[in-house]
Amino acid sequence: MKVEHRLRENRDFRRVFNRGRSSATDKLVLYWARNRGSNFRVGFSVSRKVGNAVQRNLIKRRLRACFDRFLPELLGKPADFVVVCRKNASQATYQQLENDVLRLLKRAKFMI
RNA sequence: AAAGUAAGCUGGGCAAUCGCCGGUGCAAGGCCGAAAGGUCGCACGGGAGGAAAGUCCGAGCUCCAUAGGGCAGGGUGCCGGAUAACGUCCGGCGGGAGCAAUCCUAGGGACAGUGCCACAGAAAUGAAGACCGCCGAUGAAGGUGCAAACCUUACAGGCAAGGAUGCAACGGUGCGGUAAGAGCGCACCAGCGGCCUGGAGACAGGUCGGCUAGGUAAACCCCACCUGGAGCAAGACCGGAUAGGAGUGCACAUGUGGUGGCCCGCCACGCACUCGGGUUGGUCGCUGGAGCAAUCCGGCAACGGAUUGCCUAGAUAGAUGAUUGCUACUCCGCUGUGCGAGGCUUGGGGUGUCCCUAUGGAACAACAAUUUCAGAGGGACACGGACAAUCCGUUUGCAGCACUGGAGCACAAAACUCGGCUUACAGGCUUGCUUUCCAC
RNA sequence: GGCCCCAUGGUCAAGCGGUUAAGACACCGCCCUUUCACGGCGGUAACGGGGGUUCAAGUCCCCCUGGGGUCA
Repeated sequence: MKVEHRLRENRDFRRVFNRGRSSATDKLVLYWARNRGSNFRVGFSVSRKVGNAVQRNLIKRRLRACFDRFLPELLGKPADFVVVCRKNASQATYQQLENDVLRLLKRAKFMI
């Protein structure tokens, strides 16, 4: 995932949490908000309650791989996303995570 | 072979496609940015661990003075060595556990001082003290006696052996000794001190001596040694912005800060509060090092030395993921086959009981009959194990092969870098030693 | 990533190394009241885990576990 698609600053995260809208499944929560740029950005938040460092890193890598797959359809849409993981996300396979991300993006009307 | 014990190694493998993060070479222009700087192309090659973890110690490195003096505080604590250093490691000593291999051991000082030792107990450290108890030699009172002496009382007094308390009671056991006792004397044992021998030393062995000294220092403490503080969010550089403001208070070195325990010393300088304003960009530090591997040499070992070869992550919301094939290991299910085991049936054989047949012996004086015993043959019923054949079934349990399908595959991820310690860990492999058994 | 702190009933919390580990709120039972509340009496319930020092550990030492704080 390229640098311009990453959400990096703490104030950006806070802005998405405060101003944005949200939707959730049992494993993931998606927050989104419009931004002033010309492209989308994504940030991931996995707390220590989800698991140890190995499990948290694995989840983040898999979520990044999900967004890589949906990259062509998201390209050019000016929005910031934050994906928050819930506890049972540590047991999920890649396919389950991808299904959840797709459902959430459809619900947020960013994908058809 | 089994049981045990110690140490070491490994931590699935081979590939394909799409992505992520560094590096090297070529190319030299575009894009982003105010700038510093970043990014984009092609090719090649690289990309988590033994604990990367916990952050418990030690070092390098950086800043504070080149890290200085004193006090306080903290740490370590048998001896010798290794090391850059250590609370680590190696070798030994003492003590403890084990048949043994081996393992454990914060293991200096309790005559420098202070504190504490609850409850119980007479008494918990001062050579003090006596509840039950022992004694009545000596003294006293009484009695018997001519006297010597003996008896009684347990009053004066003597004792600490035995009982009782407790984690612990002022050396232990035995003999002598005594009125009863006591290191009072002796022997052995434990402990203490001196001397001798061995050893580098901790210490060990021997000998002599006086006869005896509670525990606790992971209580304060004493002694010896070590220790300045902070930490890569350290710190350095580049670029930008704002500001060199306003008000109030203190002050001219006796002040404030650096300096984060205090004092001295050193360095720098007006300082504190309120109001107002601004920044939270980039690069370096950042990976060639007390580095790794092999061989040889020195050393019991930790480790050291020499030669040759090798380069092996460097992110910053934080780089390893997705899809797929083959394969190793473990488990589960299904199908088929064989073996073993189970069940049914049949066959021959066995044992027991009953009946029949003939024979022989015994009981009655004899014969017959009867009763009883023995083995033989035949029949019926029952029994359980083994053998052979056939069939059934794979429900339960065991072993192996092939095929197909599924699941699992530990603990856990660098964040400046090393040396250790501690903790977590599926499975697999190797080696040494000890004890017991078996075979030769 | 570095550096610190804490852990005692359901909750908030005391506790020099020495009895049966205070206390408050909550909970349960009884009394009081026509009833509820208030009040009174009684009761249940705890030292995060594992080693070590000590005669004796909630307390002292070491190692884990789980919470919390802080930095530019």
